[in-house]
Amino acid sequence: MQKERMTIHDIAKLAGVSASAVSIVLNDRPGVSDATRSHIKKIIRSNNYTPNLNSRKLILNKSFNIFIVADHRAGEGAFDDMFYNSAIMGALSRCGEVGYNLVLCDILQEYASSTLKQAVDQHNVDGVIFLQNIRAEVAEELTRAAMPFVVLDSHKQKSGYPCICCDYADASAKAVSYLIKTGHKQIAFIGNSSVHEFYISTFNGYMGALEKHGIPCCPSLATSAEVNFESINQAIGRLLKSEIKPDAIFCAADLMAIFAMQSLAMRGISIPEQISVCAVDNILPSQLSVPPLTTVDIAKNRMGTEAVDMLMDMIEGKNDINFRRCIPTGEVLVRNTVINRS
Amino acid sequence: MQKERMTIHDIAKLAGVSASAVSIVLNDRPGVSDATRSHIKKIIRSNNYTPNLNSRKLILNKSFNIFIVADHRAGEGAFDDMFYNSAIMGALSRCGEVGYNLVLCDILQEYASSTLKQAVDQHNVDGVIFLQNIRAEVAEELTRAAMPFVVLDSHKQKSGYPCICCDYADASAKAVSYLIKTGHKQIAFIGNSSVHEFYISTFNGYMGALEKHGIPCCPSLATSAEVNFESINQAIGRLLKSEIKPDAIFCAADLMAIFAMQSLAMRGISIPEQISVCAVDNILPSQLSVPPLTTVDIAKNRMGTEAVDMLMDMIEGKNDINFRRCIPTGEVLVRNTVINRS
DNA sequence: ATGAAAGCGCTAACAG
DNA sequence: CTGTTAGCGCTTTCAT
Repeated sequence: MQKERMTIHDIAKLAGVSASAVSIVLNDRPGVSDATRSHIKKIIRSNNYTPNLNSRKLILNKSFNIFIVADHRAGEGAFDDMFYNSAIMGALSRCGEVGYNLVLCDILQEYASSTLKQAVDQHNVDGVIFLQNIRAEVAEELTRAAMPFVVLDSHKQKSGYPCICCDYADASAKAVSYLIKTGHKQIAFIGNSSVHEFYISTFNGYMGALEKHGIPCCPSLATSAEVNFESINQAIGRLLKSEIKPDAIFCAADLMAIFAMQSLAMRGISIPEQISVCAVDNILPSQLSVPPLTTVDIAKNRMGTEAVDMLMDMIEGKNDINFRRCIPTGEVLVRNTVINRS
Repeated sequence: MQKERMTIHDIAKLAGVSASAVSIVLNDRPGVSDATRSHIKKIIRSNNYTPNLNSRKLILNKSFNIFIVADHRAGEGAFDDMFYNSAIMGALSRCGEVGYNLVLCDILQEYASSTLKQAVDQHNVDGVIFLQNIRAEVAEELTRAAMPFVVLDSHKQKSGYPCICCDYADASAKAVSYLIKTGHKQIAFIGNSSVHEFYISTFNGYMGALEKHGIPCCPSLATSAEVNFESINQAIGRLLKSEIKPDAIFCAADLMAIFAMQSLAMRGISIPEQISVCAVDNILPSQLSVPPLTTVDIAKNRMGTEAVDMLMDMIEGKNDINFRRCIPTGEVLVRNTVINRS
């Protein structure tokens, strides 16, 4: 096989040309005749030579690393959530296509002592993707260091940071419209109280759909909770005490719906016979629930690819970059938590 | 703040010493007097200088990258499974401690056209962690390239590859013993038919526990399935047609148990009143099922840290490396799918 | 104990 | 169109 690692000079010698010629060919740049180009290519292949990326890194002052970070100081533990799993897979496949590594990064402590800061200082990262949120302090530091970044699944309507977002108001409206179409009249809403902007969008989608279909809305049917069983169990308790009994519950996220279903099951309420449940996200656990959850699909994978694309535009210094890209919402995935009451 | 990037020479000049002295200090090696050392350190700090990792990469011929790979040709899509999520988090935190990047890598096609091979060729990886399995072909290629690797959660008893493993026979025995202790007499077993070695270990654990407690075993109560709803639904069908009715089902993995619970629910069988369910893994969805699943904990996080540790030993060329490290199994996490029948 | 000098393998002016 | 030259920022002999 391969003996010692070959260098660009070895190839140059074998091809009877200079190293620069080889470099030009390697990078597919103009500057050599077609004849020499194909000759050099032949030599490269027959020796299956691959340039050492480390030297390119040094001279180009690039790392070819994209960091994907879950900032635990800025929200939930995003890596724990199947939602971002899909987004990461999307980013991963696009990174492979453009020749970058996708490097995982958790921020658990202060930014100052994070591996992200270290990577920035050491030129060990060319761009970073934040899951869901970025703290202003971190954004400032990165801006100062001229480090491109993008927030994936940003809920801030106008943070001004480059972001990939999704119209959760629209997705919510789709879910609620579906509940209306299937004959539900008293549709409850459980929003996420810990992410304000997200609460607002989903609530607006919910209200919008009700209004559009002329369904009267009842304030006691809208509530909010954090994304954990206890909080959602309490929310269900409040809803069930309402004068108007809900015949359906719309949850702003799959995980919330799953906790809601646990709560309903404990109370002996059958889904969907007594209460229908519908949500937004389509994360893996929603296929594993009993019964499987009807939900609105979100193109999480696409968010990942789009984030990498935006980063590439920034790294390559393109102009006219669209710094806020919205991914269209998906359709209702009809499973078994919604019954037709009409 | 920082003007232009400083180099080791700038620091040397400021400190009135040579670049080599600074290098020695940066790497904490002997060769300078304590006086100059602390003086240089002071200069470094006050300018908050950080060496450029790219130049170290070049001269040391290292990438400081650890790849963590899910080979879709060698098994299931490991990144989809919450099991490996936890292992990855463990690997991530240890990587941070030792100054390596953790780089995600999917193998969807042939190894020859994978980003892993590319990384190996380009000196863009120093060690690789395989999730669950490695194909012999890939192991050969890596060995030839002198690239350290370790298989995390290897099920092969004696593959000879460096690996982190877990005693699933022991974990299974714990689960089954717990079912016995809670008064179950007809305990069914659903093993994973697609990973032979895993099937064997869990089956042995199951049988061992039955024998140890003098419970007669009934062949018609042991079956196997693939990890998807259809296959497990069929397995449940077979079990329910058995002459001896099971009062509990032990599943070799949480995800299998979750599908089993879906199947049982569809058949109107209540858990745990009619049939108890117990499994092994403790992945996130097991907390989200109705009712929450009783299962044996596996220290997935620890598997990740241990994998990185082993890789570091290999990279640093230690001798007397233990190439097969078993992580002790955890305890039964008592949740709500097992009822006391005694 | 310290510094000078020679690269690591590549790219990018600049000449010819 | 092609080759020569000079580095990128660090580590590492080898003199002093």
